[in-house]
Amino acid sequence: MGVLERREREKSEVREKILDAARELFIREGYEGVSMRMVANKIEYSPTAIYGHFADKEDLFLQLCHEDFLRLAGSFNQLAQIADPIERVRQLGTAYVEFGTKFPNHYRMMFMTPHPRVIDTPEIEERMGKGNPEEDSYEMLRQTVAEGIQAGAYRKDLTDPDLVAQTLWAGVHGVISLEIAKKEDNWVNWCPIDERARIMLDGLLHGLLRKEQ
Amino acid sequence: MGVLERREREKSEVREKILDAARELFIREGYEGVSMRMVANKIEYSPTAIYGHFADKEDLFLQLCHEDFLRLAGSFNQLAQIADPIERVRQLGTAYVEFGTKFPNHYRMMFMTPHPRVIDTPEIEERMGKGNPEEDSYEMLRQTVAEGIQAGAYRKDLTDPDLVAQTLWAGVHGVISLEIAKKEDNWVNWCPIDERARIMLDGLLHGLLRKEQ
DNA sequence: TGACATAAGTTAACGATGTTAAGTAAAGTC
DNA sequence: GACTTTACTTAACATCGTTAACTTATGTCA
Repeated sequence: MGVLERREREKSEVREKILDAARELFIREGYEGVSMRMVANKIEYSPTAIYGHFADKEDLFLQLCHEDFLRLAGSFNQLAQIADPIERVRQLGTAYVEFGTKFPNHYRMMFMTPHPRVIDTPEIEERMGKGNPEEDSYEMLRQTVAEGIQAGAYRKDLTDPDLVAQTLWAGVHGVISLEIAKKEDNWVNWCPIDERARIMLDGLLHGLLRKEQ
Repeated sequence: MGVLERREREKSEVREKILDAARELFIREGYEGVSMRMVANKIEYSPTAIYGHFADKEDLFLQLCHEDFLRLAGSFNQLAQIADPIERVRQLGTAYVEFGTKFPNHYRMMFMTPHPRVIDTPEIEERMGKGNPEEDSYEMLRQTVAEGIQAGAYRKDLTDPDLVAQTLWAGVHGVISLEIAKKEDNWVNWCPIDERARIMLDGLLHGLLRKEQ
């Protein structure tokens, strides 16, 4: 009986429609600028139809964020093959900046908005597949830093991979989030974002690696 | 005729009441968690009374932000006397971090939320007094960096004070904003914020200053 | 074939939001 | 004592996220 499968396929088609419409709106208008009615209108369904597929507005948005985290984790995974842990950390940083400048509205919700909600309910985990891509991405950064420490590349007082990873993360995050939140403040003579990102990564690594490097 | 003056005083007393109530609520609940009705309830006025003092909710919040920018600018000014531009930039950084950790909800609105609104209307400028404290604070950082460059303290390829200032700003901003947005994510083994801030400042300065220092 | 069940979608409504229009009542002015 | 001003209130509007109650199409099974 392929009936159930067909129905499931039909349902997930609507689900995909909702996600597509919501993605475009959220990217264009940001979280607060989008209403459930707007999403519904765009796909020519009633607003309540969405609630058959998503628990609420935040859930809908978090699903989109999850897709983006997957995308980010994907571009991270492409860099896993780089042997040199310093070069790898540098590439991770630039990939991160690229992602943030490409999807500023999603970056805003992923990294600039506190999410009190716990996302790791069993049902969500089942639908999303095992493992949290956001967690995986951090773990990859941490691991790369740990390798660098092990190789003696970092300053000898820097022994905690978490501390170094969090500092590097904060560095690139600071560049992106400041750009997103303050790019309209014209009283700052903003330098090009790539230049700022480059100086941040170069400067931080210069400061955290051993002098001899 | 001291009548006008008394009336103005009375009016500004109510204004102050609104600001006090709103400040407490915003700090506790964040921007979206506070409604105009809640503020009004707290001071036992009708919700519409607020609109006699503030254009709208965002205006009310921006006034509070302005007070906080003044406070930040104030603590910056206390550091103006430090002669060494490197030590001064270091102190500016720690003062900034202190501010962010002390008033996270205000920091969130001041530095983590895009404000499309132009705040520099003539009327606001008149009420607020000349000069934008946020602008002044950045200018002070920039000036301090410029002095350091002039003194030959920074790497010789770093000649643009804006670029260096924005990178330093992004560094400490990254630490604070990541803390605010992600401190609940327990899958990251967060190091203490002061340690992260210290490593960021030390690391960045090490990386941006001349090797000989 | 026809009663029943399921499930995806609808309409209508609830309570809360930011905000505004219209009215009120007290105070000051002439 | 009539008129204006002003700080405030009540009532309302449009919109929001969300839910309850319904319809209606589809599939199941006697």
